[in-house]
Amino acid sequence: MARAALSADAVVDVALRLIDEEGASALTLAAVASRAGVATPSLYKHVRSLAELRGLVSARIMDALATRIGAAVLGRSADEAVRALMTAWHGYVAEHPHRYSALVQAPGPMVEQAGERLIGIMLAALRAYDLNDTDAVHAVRCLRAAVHGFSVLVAENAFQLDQKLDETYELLIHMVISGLRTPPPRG
Amino acid sequence: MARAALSADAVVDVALRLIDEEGASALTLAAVASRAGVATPSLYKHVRSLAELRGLVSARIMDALATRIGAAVLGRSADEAVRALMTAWHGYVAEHPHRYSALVQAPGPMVEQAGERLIGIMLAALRAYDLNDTDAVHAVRCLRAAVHGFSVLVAENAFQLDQKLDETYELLIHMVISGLRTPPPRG
DNA sequence: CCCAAAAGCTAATCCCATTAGCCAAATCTG
DNA sequence: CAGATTTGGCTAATGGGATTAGCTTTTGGG
Repeated sequence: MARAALSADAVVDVALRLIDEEGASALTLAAVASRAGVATPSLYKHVRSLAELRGLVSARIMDALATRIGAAVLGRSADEAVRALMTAWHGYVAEHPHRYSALVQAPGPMVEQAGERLIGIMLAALRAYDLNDTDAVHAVRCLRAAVHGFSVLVAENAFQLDQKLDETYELLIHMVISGLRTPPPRG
Repeated sequence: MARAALSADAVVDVALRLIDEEGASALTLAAVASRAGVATPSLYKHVRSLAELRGLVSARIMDALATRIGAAVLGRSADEAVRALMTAWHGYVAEHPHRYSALVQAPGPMVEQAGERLIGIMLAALRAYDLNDTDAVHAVRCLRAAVHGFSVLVAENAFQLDQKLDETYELLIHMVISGLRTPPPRG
């Protein structure tokens, strides 16, 4: 190999720093190249396109999120697991709002793959509720919807901040848990 | 005035058709101009910038959503109102997934303003639960989070479609309603 | 020490947003 | 109805960002 300066991973690192500091919309090949101290076209030696870079970045973020949530859920089950999962998720968003925006803006297969791990973690967290396979799928979807919706809204500052977010989140956790405990309709 | 051909509203109309047919990412001044049968710079006579067009489009979408949901909620209260609200919301997303993506991609003050009407409708729908002002704010936020999260995920096809979405949504409605009925934690 | 691959660079192209300045049509005034 | 004015559209030009082509240099292996 030649100058071991950059690499796909290193480019993603730079991109992440850029996103953290300047927001998801600042992610541009020109900006990344500049931060990396390299000419823009040089990035193509490590990354196929801006779209691919977005995918790699999102996958990396999704992976970090899954790891953090997986650790938080470890050793807990049912209500406690759900609470830990949701708390960890929201914690990540609060710490890295721009990253979450980036995640939202870059769908695609790479992210999906990384997301499957997170879905596995969610399924495991719900195992104690004794749901059959079908119901478990529905439960995970609802959990995703609630947490993701809240995260998106927080990340883009869509809430008037005159009331505490933490209290809202407590209610959301309560909704999810109570919805999982009480018998679902006609099912 | 001169040739009454275009207008800001007409430009938004064209943009909406474009989004419906080619997706939110296809919204570009060049594409809108082409569809409108006009040169790109001509659009600036009706719209300040692409950013403003995005805002106008989003506001229009938010308005349509609010109108539809407002009509659905009319004459209902409590559980039935929540169910009607959520059903109408999801119905709009199912009919115009690309529009919902566009809405997500263009935050900003114009959308917020249109969104306030929708928030008012949500507050009204929850009135029958007899929540104090603070709890009502939290409840609306949770409702938004759940519905919006689900909508975003549906709009970007984030669910494996091997299970029916409608059943999932029933569970989500159930979660919201049961969470609103059972006493919230420590509050 | 020589070579092939890897990684960088510059130059060139394309697409899109945006600006500047010009022209024609429609409306308004008298 | 004629002229002034406004308005909406146009072409040309600029600038930024992505992407491609083709050249050069570094580097690791033999």
